[in-house]
Order: sequence, then C-alpha cells, then structure tokens
Amino acid sequence: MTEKHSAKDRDFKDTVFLPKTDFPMKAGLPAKEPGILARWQDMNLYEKLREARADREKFILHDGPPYANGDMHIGHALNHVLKDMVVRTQSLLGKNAPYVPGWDCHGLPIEWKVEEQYRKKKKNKDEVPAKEFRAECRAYAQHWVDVQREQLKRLGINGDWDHPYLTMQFESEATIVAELLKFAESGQLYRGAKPVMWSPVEKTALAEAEVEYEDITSTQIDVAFEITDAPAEDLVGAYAVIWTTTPWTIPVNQALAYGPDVDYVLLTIGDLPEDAPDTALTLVWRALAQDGTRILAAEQLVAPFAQRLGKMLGATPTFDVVRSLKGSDLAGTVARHPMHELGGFYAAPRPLLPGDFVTTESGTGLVHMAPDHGEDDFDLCKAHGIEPKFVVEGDGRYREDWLWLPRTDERSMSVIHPKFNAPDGPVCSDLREVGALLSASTDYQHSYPHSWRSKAKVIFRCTPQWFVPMDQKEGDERTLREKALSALDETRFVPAKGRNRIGSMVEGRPDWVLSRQRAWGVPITLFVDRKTGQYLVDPAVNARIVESIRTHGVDGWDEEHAAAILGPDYNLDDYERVTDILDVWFDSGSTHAFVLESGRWPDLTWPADLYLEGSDQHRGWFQSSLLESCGTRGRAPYKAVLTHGFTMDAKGMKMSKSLGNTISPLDTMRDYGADIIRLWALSVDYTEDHRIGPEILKGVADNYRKLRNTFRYLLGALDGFTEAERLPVAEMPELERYVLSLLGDLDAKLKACVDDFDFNTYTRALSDFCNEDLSAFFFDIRKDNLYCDAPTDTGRRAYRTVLDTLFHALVRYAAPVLVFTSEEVWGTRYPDEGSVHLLEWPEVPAADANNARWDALRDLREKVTEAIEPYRREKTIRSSLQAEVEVPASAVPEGFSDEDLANLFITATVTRGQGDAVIVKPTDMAKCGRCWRHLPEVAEDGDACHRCEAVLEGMEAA
RNA sequence: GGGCCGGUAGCUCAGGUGGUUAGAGCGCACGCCUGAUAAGCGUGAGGUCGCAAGUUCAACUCUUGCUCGGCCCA
Repeated sequence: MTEKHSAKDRDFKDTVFLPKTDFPMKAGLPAKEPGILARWQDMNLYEKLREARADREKFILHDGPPYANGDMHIGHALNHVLKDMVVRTQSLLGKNAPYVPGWDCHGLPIEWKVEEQYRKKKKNKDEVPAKEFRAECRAYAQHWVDVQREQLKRLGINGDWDHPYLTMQFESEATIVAELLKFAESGQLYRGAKPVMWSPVEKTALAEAEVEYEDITSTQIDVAFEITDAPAEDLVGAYAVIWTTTPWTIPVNQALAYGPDVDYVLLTIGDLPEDAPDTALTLVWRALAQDGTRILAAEQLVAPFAQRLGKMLGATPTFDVVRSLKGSDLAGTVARHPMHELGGFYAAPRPLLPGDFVTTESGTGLVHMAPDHGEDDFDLCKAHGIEPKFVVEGDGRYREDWLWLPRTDERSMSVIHPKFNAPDGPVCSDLREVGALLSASTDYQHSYPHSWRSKAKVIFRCTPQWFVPMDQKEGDERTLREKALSALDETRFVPAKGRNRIGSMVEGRPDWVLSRQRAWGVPITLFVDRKTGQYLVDPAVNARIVESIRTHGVDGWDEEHAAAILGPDYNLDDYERVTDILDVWFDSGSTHAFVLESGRWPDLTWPADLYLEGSDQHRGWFQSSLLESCGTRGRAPYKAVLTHGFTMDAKGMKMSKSLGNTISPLDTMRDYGADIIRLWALSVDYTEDHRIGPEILKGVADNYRKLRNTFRYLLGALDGFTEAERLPVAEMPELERYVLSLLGDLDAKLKACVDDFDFNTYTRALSDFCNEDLSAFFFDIRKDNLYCDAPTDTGRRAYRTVLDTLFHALVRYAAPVLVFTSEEVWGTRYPDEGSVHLLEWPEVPAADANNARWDALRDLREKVTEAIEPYRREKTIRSSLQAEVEVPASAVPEGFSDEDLANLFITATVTRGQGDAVIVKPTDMAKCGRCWRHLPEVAEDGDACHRCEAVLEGMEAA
C-alpha cells in the first residue's frame, strides 16, 4: 500500500469496493463434483426432499427401464438428464416429485452374454440346468444394474438409488405374472401360430439379431399349377407358373398369390427353333406346343422365364400372347397342386389370392404360398382362412406321417440340405414326374439368412405362439385396439407429432405375440387342457401361481412346483404346462403395475403424470405399456408422453463403434464434468435428432463459463450484504425496478417452459438474461455505484438489494440444470444452509417499469456505443467515460435526465441536440483518480471528485 | 422398399395464419479496459434459409420431385 497522500499520486485502489469472493473462476468440475455428490448422499438429500414435499401435490415421472447390459451411453445420459430436469423443476415448483429409477433385466441379449461366457469356458448351455443358467443371467444383470447406477448417480441424477425397481425382482416377476393372468382371466389370450426364423441345426427359434445374411447359390425352379376354375373361361386348363428358390416348400403349398396391379399375359407355346436338340425335354415341350397349352405369367417376366427354360431346353422357346389381363382379373381363380393325385391335403383347391407384396422384380409374378414357411404367405393365407400345417419338425425334417412321404433316405433329410432341393432331389423329381417342373437349375445367387452361431441356413417355420388379440370385442364391447386408440386421444404428447406416430402404429399393428422360446424371462404361466386345448382359468390356481413366483422368482414355475400349484382339484397329467416365456415388452409394459400401483414405493401413484423416452419407444415401451394397461385397466398408464430424438455425431451421422464416432458420457464427465453434459442436453433441441461433438461441447463449456461468472460476480458483489442494507422496491431507482421487471418476465417465461417441458428455451432464456440484461447492461452500468459509492448510499443499497434478489432467483433457476455448480454457488454464500435443491421457486417482487420506454432507451444506448466506436478505433477516445455525447432529443424517452443518460450510457456527459445523429466528442474534463469518471469538479487527472472525496472522508472517519 | 420426422450463419437455436435489406447468443476478427482479469465492455465479418421445379404480385414460410440424415418397419 502506498504511503503517498497527495491526491494526484495516490493509488485509490484500496478504497474501492471490489467484488470479493472465494468462488473460483475456474470450475474444475471433474474433481469437484464427486465431493458434492458425497455431501448429498451424507445428508440423504433424496429422502429430505421427500419429507419436505410430503403433503404437496404430486408429480409422478415413471422411469422407463434401460436394459441392464453395458455402460451408460450418450442416449442414457440425455434421457436421464431430461428426466432429472423434469423432476427437479417440478420439485422446484413445490410439488412432490419422486423418482424411482428402474432396469429391464430379462431377455435375449443377457442370455447371449452368459452363453458367450460358457463358450469361453467350453461349456455347453444345453448341459446346464435351466435354474442355474437363469441364476447366472440374474447375476449378470445385477452387475450391470450396479454399474449403471453408479454412472447415473455421477451424472447428478437425483433419485431413490437405494431402492430402484428391477423387472427381475421377485415382486416384479410375480406382478408381471399376475398381469398376464388378468389377460387370461378376461379371455384375452389365444394360442395361434406364426412363422419365425428357425434354425434346424440348433433346433430353436432365432431373433432377427441372431441371424446374419450371406450370399449363397440356390436351386431355382418354375412350376406349373393347372387352373381348374376361373371366372374367365380361357383360364381354365391353363397353367399358372410360379417360381421359387425353396423347392422344399412345395409339398406344403396351399395357395398362389398374384399382384392385383400387375399386368399378366395368357400365352400359348410357340414351336421351338429348328436347331433345338432332340432331348426328352424338347420332345415334351414340342408336344405341349402342339396341344395348345396355355400358361399364365406376368408380362414383364416372360422374357427371363423363357431364358430359364432355354437353359433346360437348349433353345429359348417363344410364346404367343393370347390376351393380357390385370392381376385383379384373377380374383376367384382356383388351381390345383401338382401333386393333387396324392389326395387328401393335395386334392384341396389352391386359390389365387391377391397379395400386395407380389412384384415383377423376379420370378413369374405368381407366388406360391406355403403359410408354414413365409410371413407374407402366412398373413395372406390367414386372411383367407387357410391355416398352417406344422409338418416340418424342429430338426428341419418333414413329419414322418406326412402324406407326401413315405420317407426314404433322401426324403428324411433336413429341408435345408442342398440335395433335398437339388434338381434331382425328391421334390423336383416328383414334380417332374407329374409334368409340372418347367425348369430347375442350381444357379440362383442371393443373400439368405443364416444362424449367427452355427452359420447354418435358417428357415421360416410356423410354431405355436401365445397372442393377445387386438380386435376381439371385450366386456365393454370395445376391442383392445379401440381402447388403445381412444386412450391416446386423452394423452398429452410433447411434441404433439408423437401421437400421430404411435397412433398409426397402434392402428396397423398385428396381434401381440407374447411368447418366446427362451430361458431367461418371466414364464407364461398357463396350464393347457390336453383334451380341449383350453387354458385353465381358476382364481385359486392363479393365486398359487403368483405366490410361487413371489417366493421363488421365475423358477417358481418349474416342473417341481407344478403339482403343488395346480392343487388337488386337477390332475397334472391332464394339463400341458406351457414353457414359453414372455416377450420382455410385456415385462416393461407392466412396470406401471409393479412400480406405480404396487405400494412398494408409497410416494408413487397410478397413473403416471409423465413417461419420457426416446422416439424409438413409440413402438416399444409407450406402446407395450399402453396395450398392457388398456387390456387390464381400460386406460393408458400415463397422462402425458414426452419423446426425445437421438444423439448424432458432430456431422449428424449415427454414432457407431465401427465408425469410431461415438462420444461416451463417461469420458465427457471425466474431461468436462457432469454439469457440462447436463447443460449440453438441455441446450440442444432434444425433441428432434441432435448432435454432439468436440466443437459443440466446447461451445457448451463457454456458455457454462459465462453463467458461472455471473454467479461469481453476484457472490463477489454481494460480499457482506446484510438485511439492514436491504431497500424496499418502492425506494429504488428506476433502473433497479426495470431490472426487477425483466426478472419478472424471465420468471414467467421459465415457468411456461417448465409447463411445456421446453428446457432448451429455458436454458437459453436464462443464459441470455445473464449475458444481455445483466452482464452487458445492468452490471456494467452499476459498476461505478458498486465500486465507488459509500456503502450506505441508497443507490448502492438498491443495487445490492436487487443483486440479492437476482442471486436467489438465478441460483434456483439454474439448480435443475447445473446441479453441482448451483450447489457450489449456494454453499459459497450459505455454507450452513442445507442444499439449494431443497429450495422452492423464487418469489420475484413485483416491480413497475415502463418497459417500452426502456426498450427505446436501450436502442438509443446501442446507437451511442456505435457512434463512439470510430473514436475508439482512432484512439481519440479509449474508455466510453471519455466521451461527451449529443443525442437527438426526439430519440430520448421521457423522464430521463441528462445525468441519467450519462450514467446509463457510461459516458462523461449526454446532451440533447436537434439533429438526427448521435454526435461524439472527447471530453476535456479531468478524470477522477478513484472512480475514473471525467467530471467538471476534478481539477487535475487523479484528483478525487466530490462524491469520492465524501466517501473517502467517511472511510477515514470510520 | 414402406411409414413417420428433420436439414436456417463456424456452433447452438428463433423465425403465428407466405409480405420491406432473414434474427439472437456463443465462437471468430478487431478494438477498449486492466479495479469481475485465463474475467468484463464494444464494433465487425459471416447465411444462394439442403437442391430443383411449381403456385403466387410476393415463399425460409404452401405444393411436388430429388438429395442427405434419423427413428421404426419390411
């Protein structure tokens, strides 16, 4: 400190009231956040908040369970930050907003991982008892639940982490079974069939993800089906030609399909060219031509068909068009199976059915339908009352008693065996024998599904499955589909387009297939009467089923418990114990029952106020929950649904490990801190797909720093503030009241954002207010008062009172976003007052200010800074305090004095002129050594002005 | 291939029912301040509003096609 007392040389720095705070400019979040987290844990923040809001209105956000497999990824982070923001903002509004996180634990991916571990140990899954296998799946899921729980906690997600829900908890499993039995009791279950991907080698159904496509060469054949009946007479006796690459499906053909919009031609066979070789085939062909044989095929596909024939005949045959017809003209046409002479199944008529899936890309435009072995086939046949036959068994062989056999060695082969399908194999031979095989060659290259594990070919095969019907009228005369659709009308969707998306899915979806032929999941706990095929509905038995699951978990349905469950009134031998497990979507669709309704978490209530997940869940959880709840309770389990898009890389491309463009939230937390990820998630338009990348994160970090510095300034400027210093709003200068009114506007805007779940606007409004209204305007103008006015000065007291109000409002607004930083801010000022997260939405004092007048004032202020700029460029003026400014009198809003204007514009003087322009000139006045203002009373640069003189005297007296 | 959705400055986002030179914040460049200092203030440069047709006196805004990207299906 200088000892010189002459005003001229004195350094006044120590007499100026600079902001003072321990709050560091540099955040160091990665190091700091864990400590804050530990404090919350020690003080039981979640429980404290429950107690504090115990008697308040509730807001129930029901957590959709992520799959317990692998580390948290960016999608989890986004989803949970949004959920946390919802919960925290509702809590800030004073509501009781509990959050019980959950996990989805059953299902195939976990089975795979456990099997993978087996393979490493050279163990065979089939040799491990099911119970033991499930125990390992359970342990595997639990491991990842624990890992993800820690990662989500680290993100600052506030929830009941000590009591999460898991779909594999016995209580959950018991409720899932109870829900299933509700469907059973109300008759909303049936056993049907569906073609699934089936591996004859592994003798099991495969999921799409277990299948890989490989290029192979298959036999392709053209087969003639004789038309026996048709509305058009010239079709009768003609041959419909079909083409297939799976000859083995011909023995279960039940129909033909045509495209209603496809153009067909009825053809007669022309003579073969003279140079065609004389073979058995050509002789037959010439005879056909002689007889006037007519064939039917799609016009566009005649040429490739002729080429295939040409390869067989040695010369490409010609055709004469008898007439053209539209596919729709084929309605009502009936053909017969080439093997019709076998009688029975083969003697039945084969109708031609309209199929939208029929194209003219390959084949003949007529498709043979085996409902047992194709999805299109199955659906089309089902729609026309034709049922599958189930004649290919699990090992891929035709059933021994099937009419087409008897089995010989070659006929007992698996249908995927190349010899079975070969041109000289059993199917082709039989077709050739009856004159129906027009061509057969093993030269068709295409991609075909193979088992991911065994690399063997897979087939489509119908297997019995349990379904929930979508279109069966229930007790209230409405179908499940109708109930679901009307439930959607009563649900709020944010954004609104979500309704459209899930609505069209519910309208179009097929019956819900509940069964999976798997091990790790909740069993379909049904006893089926072996005689009638009906499942048993007995409340007493069902109660024992649920009890057994509650006691033993999913093992409670094992064979060892069956007799006890069934009880003395039934004979176990009369019943089939279903061993399928439930689709995991039924598990998660039941979370509303075992989480919200169960009473296991007393704070929770049914239905939920909100479900919040990614837009992929329109087909997933939103829908399974809707169907489950509509089927059992007649309404949706949620009042509102909020969806978010997906996170892409910096270029808008999907993230994938193979592209190497993934961003891990774990890395980001380590490098930047959780608050940065949170701010990112709440800054982007999460209702659509959005991006993340190094540049974006850098931008978020910059934005964070601006917010952090606003708080740092507030803390520093409020150093030593006491209640005694507070000034009533009515006594404040107009600028203070104007800023309070801006705060009121912000408050209203933020509240609206909370209601709309529009957190992007929320964070933007918050940050714009800090930057524009505070830092660049209010704080800048009042810097002089804060630094240089006497602590007792009314103006300074007014300013600090408003800063205090701002502090309390802003720290609350920021708390749901920057959960760690806001706690650090709060703790810096109030080290002993709990947590910022226990506080409620601030009361912002009403302040009157004519904002239109202030808007005009700020416009003028902008013109003034603009006008000063050229002088600063040429360095005639350095600080704006050196500028004397003349502004157009007409541009000044009423009620501001020249002195007001000089303060607001931070200039030496402001005067009014009659012109239109802002005129600037450098001041001649000397600069006060303390406050740096240029004032007439200052004789020499460095002297103190009157105001500062008085302040200095006051300080010396004290 | 089908359904739905999206493409506005380097980045993140605004732009009721079509109407003057398309906005903001950040970043960037330049300058000021050196008493919020790895901070604060100011000025400025950045956009053929994915592309192409069309409707219209007039289109970022409406229609169609294309393209790129996404989710869900096949």
